[in-house]
Amino acid sequence: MSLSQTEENYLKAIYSLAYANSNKVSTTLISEELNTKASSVTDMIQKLADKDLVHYKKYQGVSLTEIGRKIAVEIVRKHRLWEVFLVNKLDYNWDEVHELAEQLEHIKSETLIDKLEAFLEFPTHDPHGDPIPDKNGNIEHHKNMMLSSLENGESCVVIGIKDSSDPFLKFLDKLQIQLGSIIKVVSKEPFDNSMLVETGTYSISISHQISKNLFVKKL
Amino acid sequence: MSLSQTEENYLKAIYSLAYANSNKVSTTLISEELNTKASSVTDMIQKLADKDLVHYKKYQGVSLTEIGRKIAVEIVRKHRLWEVFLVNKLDYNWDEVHELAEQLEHIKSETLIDKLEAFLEFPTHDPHGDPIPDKNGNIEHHKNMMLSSLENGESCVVIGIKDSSDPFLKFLDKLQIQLGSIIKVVSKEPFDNSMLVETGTYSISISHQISKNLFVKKL
DNA sequence: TTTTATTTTTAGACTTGTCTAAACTTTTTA
DNA sequence: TAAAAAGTTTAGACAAGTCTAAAAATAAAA
Repeated sequence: MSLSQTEENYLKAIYSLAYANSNKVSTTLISEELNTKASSVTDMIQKLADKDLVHYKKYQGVSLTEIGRKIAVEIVRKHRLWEVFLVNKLDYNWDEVHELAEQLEHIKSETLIDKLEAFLEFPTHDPHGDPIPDKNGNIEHHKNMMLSSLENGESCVVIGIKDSSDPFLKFLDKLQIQLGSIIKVVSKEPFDNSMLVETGTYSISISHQISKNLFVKKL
Repeated sequence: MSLSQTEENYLKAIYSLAYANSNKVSTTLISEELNTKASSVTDMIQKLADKDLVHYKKYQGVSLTEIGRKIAVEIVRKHRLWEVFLVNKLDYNWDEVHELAEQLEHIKSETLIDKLEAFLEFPTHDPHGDPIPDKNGNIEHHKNMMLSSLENGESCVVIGIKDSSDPFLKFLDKLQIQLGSIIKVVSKEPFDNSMLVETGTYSISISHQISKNLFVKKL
């Protein structure tokens, strides 16, 4: 079965929304994710349901079928491997690759992505720390620990970014925070949930907005 | 100006047909190249003419404008650089890359192709020996010497393939002929224009069909 | 529980790129 | 150079994906 780019984008959107919102996804949510109107989403959902890619009952929201999920994960896999290529081989910065990967993920080929994976030496995570699904559609999910949940005195390594938007990534660059950075919590401010942390030689104050978007592993 | 994939494919088709047929290209020729109907071509040509990408007068055929040519060459550049990537980095064979490059050439980005070119260390030719245009749209054309034009006793290096179709490339593989292969003409057969040649340690007979599709440089 | 507000779906329309069939040009040939 | 053939364009239609506006269903509030 060959899908259009649009269909693939819908599946991907449903996949990521379902993951963030416990499975059932509403028409409006999808329309916001894809910058379309709810009516367009309804049309497409019915098409995807006809192809058995989503479960759908009028007014009850959608969820992916097993096939739908598999295709969605495959697209995520392609997206993340291309991001690795762009950053590791073509020397792009981590905040520049999303748009390009959105295009590259739709390239159709039986063999390309596996060859690319081998060429990149089987990376496990993309440049933002997101795990890369294997070719069978298995994906190891983030343990849900954010920097914001640490206590005074604890140290951690940054292993992922939750909000991979351009401005956030650029801001992290300014703070010299990247994957692998080691952060020690000096003190937490109860008033606004900001925290004082040490990274390398710097001492900086980090807002809650930031700390709750950094996946970390305790040391 | 942002063009659709379809529009880009029309420009590319007109470019390569114009090159092979001295500039003016007919509707039917384009329709054959793109596997569409002549009427569809007429529609699209009118659209491209509105955008000043082609010169067009009813019933008189089309040719590219300067802008149109520039865009077409840019697509050729992308196509060939991606082919180099696929063969040199991802380990594809030269007969497997055309289709994939047809998709990759339409990826939109200001920077991608230049970064790719640098990563590939500024190749001058694609895996079939076709020259890669530079970023300003300059392209060095093949000197038109084919193997078939050599005389008895002359030697040459294979520098390009005129017909880069799958079966032809596979056949060359079987004959162990590749770019850089050295070929010596032993004798030409006037009856069917076939020639007896030596390549490496082999002596083989080559049909006119083959010898007229191999670009060579005399030694 | 009835009314109001919100969300979702349907109906009809538009755009892009395609097609077939018919009309029109140009070219070929007799 | 007139008739036939070949090539090109127009007209009208269709599929995909989108939109607006209106109708229908669900959820929230009184």
